[in-house]
Parts: sequence; structure tokens; C-alpha cells
Amino acid sequence: MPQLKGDERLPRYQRLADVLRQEISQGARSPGDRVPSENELSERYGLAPGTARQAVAQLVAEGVLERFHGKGTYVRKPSFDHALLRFFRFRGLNREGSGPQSRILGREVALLPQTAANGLQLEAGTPAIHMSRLRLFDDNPVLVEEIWLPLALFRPLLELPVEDFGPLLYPLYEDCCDQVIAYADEELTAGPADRTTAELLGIAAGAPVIVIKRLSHGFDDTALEWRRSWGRADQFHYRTRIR
Amino acid sequence: MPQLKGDERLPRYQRLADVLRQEISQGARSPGDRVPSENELSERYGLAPGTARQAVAQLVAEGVLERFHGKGTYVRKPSFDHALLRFFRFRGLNREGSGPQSRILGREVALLPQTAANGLQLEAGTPAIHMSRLRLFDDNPVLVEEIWLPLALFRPLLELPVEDFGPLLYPLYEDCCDQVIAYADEELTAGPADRTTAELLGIAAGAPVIVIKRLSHGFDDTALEWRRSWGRADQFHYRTRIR
DNA sequence: CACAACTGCTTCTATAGAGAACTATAGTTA
DNA sequence: TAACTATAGTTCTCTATAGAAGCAGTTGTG
Repeated sequence: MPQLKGDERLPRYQRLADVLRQEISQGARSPGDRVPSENELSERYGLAPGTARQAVAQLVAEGVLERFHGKGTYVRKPSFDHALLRFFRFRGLNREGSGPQSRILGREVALLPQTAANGLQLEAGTPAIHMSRLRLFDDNPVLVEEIWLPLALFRPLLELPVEDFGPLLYPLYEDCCDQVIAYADEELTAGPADRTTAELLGIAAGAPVIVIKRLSHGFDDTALEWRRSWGRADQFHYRTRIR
Repeated sequence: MPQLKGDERLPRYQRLADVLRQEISQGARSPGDRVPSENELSERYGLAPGTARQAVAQLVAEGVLERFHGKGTYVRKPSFDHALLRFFRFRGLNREGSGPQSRILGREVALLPQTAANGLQLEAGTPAIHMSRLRLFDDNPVLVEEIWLPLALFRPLLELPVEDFGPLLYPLYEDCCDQVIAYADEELTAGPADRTTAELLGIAAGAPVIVIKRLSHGFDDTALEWRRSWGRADQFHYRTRIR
């Protein structure tokens, strides 16, 4: 019977949750995988069923696992790549259109600027992968993005032709580099558009744009991707509930 | 022994949570009040302690209650009036200054415009209380606000001299009109400043401003206040975590 | 008077077990 | 073939109980 690792002063449900979380972050369990049933977990680790259940409940609350009554418990697929696009409203969603598209404007190895280096916890000036991207919806430009990735983890990305990238990057990271994004922190501001951004977005220079900095992490909290996006303010709305 | 009300097909912990939530929304329990202990609740309603605990846990997760190990469980004081201001960064926080201030620019009974009427679930054109307000930090203007309140619930507010309003409105609503705000939904956009807003905020007309619409609710989900705020975009940053 | 010990209350952790509700599959029947 | 039934496995709900851990006020002691 496997023993619970970690600090023995911690409650057992906490330690079981830690074990599962670590297994997920190390790739032993991948998003979409099924987790052992509560009964199986409790037997395997010599716990009461309620204790195992509490561990699972915590991970569900954290958004790591997902429970389905009668079916089982699964590692949640982080589906937040749409999160940002979700906050932009699009005209003519019903009309036929080409839907969300993505155009890679550039991809090269470059030296990390200070801002991105801070987020990725690397030295400024370290070589890293730099990409810029234009995202469109129904052929209308919506977002301009600048992306920085640690070279050590994402080197295979340089081999791939940019035409094959597709509209979403995170599945690509997973397929191509075995890097799974678990969560991301975003910081949202607004400001006037500079000339190049304005041109790409089809607005006047100086018009308001939404600026979103995003730092994406793996399950083990490693910083994996630093990203800054500029979007048309007139098509942006962000909803939240406060207490 | 009081019986659990509500749909009998619902689980008992759910029905107990509903009872407590309703007691709070009807004012029988106020923010800061202590809730009966889990043992007391379980005895009073003839439930197992674990079931009562589960009901409390749900309300804690919803942000309605707050637990303190060894002390007790309390109705949470919604402390989010600072929420919006929190997202504006201020220069010279260390410097001595006058801190957050609030200046009422106008207060009158007026006819509800469509946008506010939608949120408050009233007819457009209904008489309502309309206020405009300038919020400052260390004597620097930060936010311009427009506020609409249902006349039926907030009539006492018209009697009070605006000089006595103080920097925060929600405590005033509670003291003066017995209306407690439990949560609020915000929608955030950005756009160019119009002339009057720009003047009040001390920026150029057309410069980017953050626009926040807020609809505040009571514990029973009644819409109580509709508010639209304009803030300097260059001093705004909003952080969030997505999954 | 100051400090330590004690007491009663609270939430927190953990155990053990039972039946309900739900899902999916395999088998049976019309 | 189509519809129904049985069954196994899962999560969900609920009960009952026990002790640990933390808080606050009281009591006892030096």
C-alpha cells in the first residue's frame, strides 16, 4: 500500500490531494484522464472513503479535477484559450464567416526583454522564442499578440512550419513540446494604440486599445509563456462578480 | 423543532443552506452576526452534524458566511466597495495625502434611462434617484460616477444633506435605507473620454478611459443600484486568474 | 498583580457504513 | 432490429461518532 508523502503534520486529505496534484503536474495523469474512484483511492492509501472524497473535493474546487455523477472523476482540460476571445463581442456571429483565425506574423529566436524575463523568471537578454500573431474573427482583426517562450522547453516549436500552427497555441504546446498549461494570470489595462498596432487592428492611431498581459503556468506552477495582447477597446467587454 | 422548508426532493443540506440564506436576505441575520454553531444547527433541525456542516460549507463557498476555527461562523461583511478603487494604482501612496475622497456633484429625482432601467428591472422613464459623484485620491480625481437608485427603496436618501455622505455609499445605504449590498456584477470596457468626463478627470478629451458598469444586488438577488464609472486608463490595472 | 492552568465552546479532521441517484454496458425480450 | 431489464460501478447524500486543534474567558497560583 503506497504511503502518503509529505509533511506528516498536514491532514491526510491534504496530503492525498498533494499526491494527486503532483502526479498531474508531472504528466503521470493528463487532462481528460480518469482518476481512480473514491473507493479505490481510499483503499489504496488506507483512508476512510470520506477522507479520500474530501481530497478530491478540494482539487475540484481548485479546478484541477472534474466530477461526473455516476461516471467518474477526470483531470480537467483547461479550456481557457477561448477565455480572452470570449470577452470580445463580434458582429454578425450568426452570419456565415470564417470564424476565429490566427495568423503568425513572425517567429524567431530573440533576446528576452526585461518585462517578459521577469514573468518567466529568466535573465533579461537570455535567448528565447519570440512570436507575434494576429487573431481575427470572421476576417476582422481582433487581437495583436506578442509571445515569449523559454527556448529550453519549446525548441521543437522552431522546427514546425508556421502554416501548420492552427488557431490555438496551447494544444500545439502540448502535442509538440509536452507542455500543458494549467492556469494563467492576466493583467488588464487600456491605453492608446501605437501606429503599427493600430494599422493591424484597422483603427486610428491613438484610439483606445485593451492591453492584456498574460503569464501562463503549468500544473507545477512553472511559468511557461509570457504574452501581451492588444485588442480593440470598442469590441471588448469583461464581466466579473465581486463580493 | 423547526422543519426545513422548501422542496422536499432537494437534499437536506441544500434546504438548510436555503433557510440560512433567506434569513440573511430578509435581515434576520446581518453581516457580522454570529451564526449558530454546527452542533446547534444540527440539533435544531434534527440533522447529523456532518449535514449541517455541509450546508455551512456551501454558504462559505458562496461567500455568504465566514468560518473561524475555534471561534464560530459569521455572516460575511461584503467589503467590496474598495474593489473598484483597488484596481487603480496611485502615485505617492506613501506621501501624506488626503486619501480617498468623494464629492457629490449632483442628486436629484429623474427619469430612468433605458440602460439603467434594464439593470434595475424597472420601466424606462420611471422616476428614480440619480446621483453623480467624483472620487479622488490624494486630491487627484480618479473616477467619475453616475448612479441610479430605485426611488421606492432609497427615498430617505433625499432627506440627507449631501455633505454628510462620506466617502463610501454602501454603509450609507445600510444606515439610512436598510438596504444591504451582497454582491455586484461588473462589466468593464474602455473607450475615449467625452469632454465633461475628461475635464473632471484632468485628461485630454478622447484619451482612453476605463468604463465600468456595476449592478449591485441584495442577498435576495434584488437589483438595488446601477452604476457607471469612468476612470483614467493610465492608472488602471485589473488582475485575474483564469483556468 | 501577573501568569499559568483549566474549562467550555467552536471548528476541523477522520472513521465507518448505508442507501439513493446516476451512467454505461450487457443481456433479454418483443 | 428496437426497446426494455438487469447489473456493476460511480458519485452523492446522510447518519453517527470520536478526538484534535484553536479561541476565549475563568480560575487558581505564585
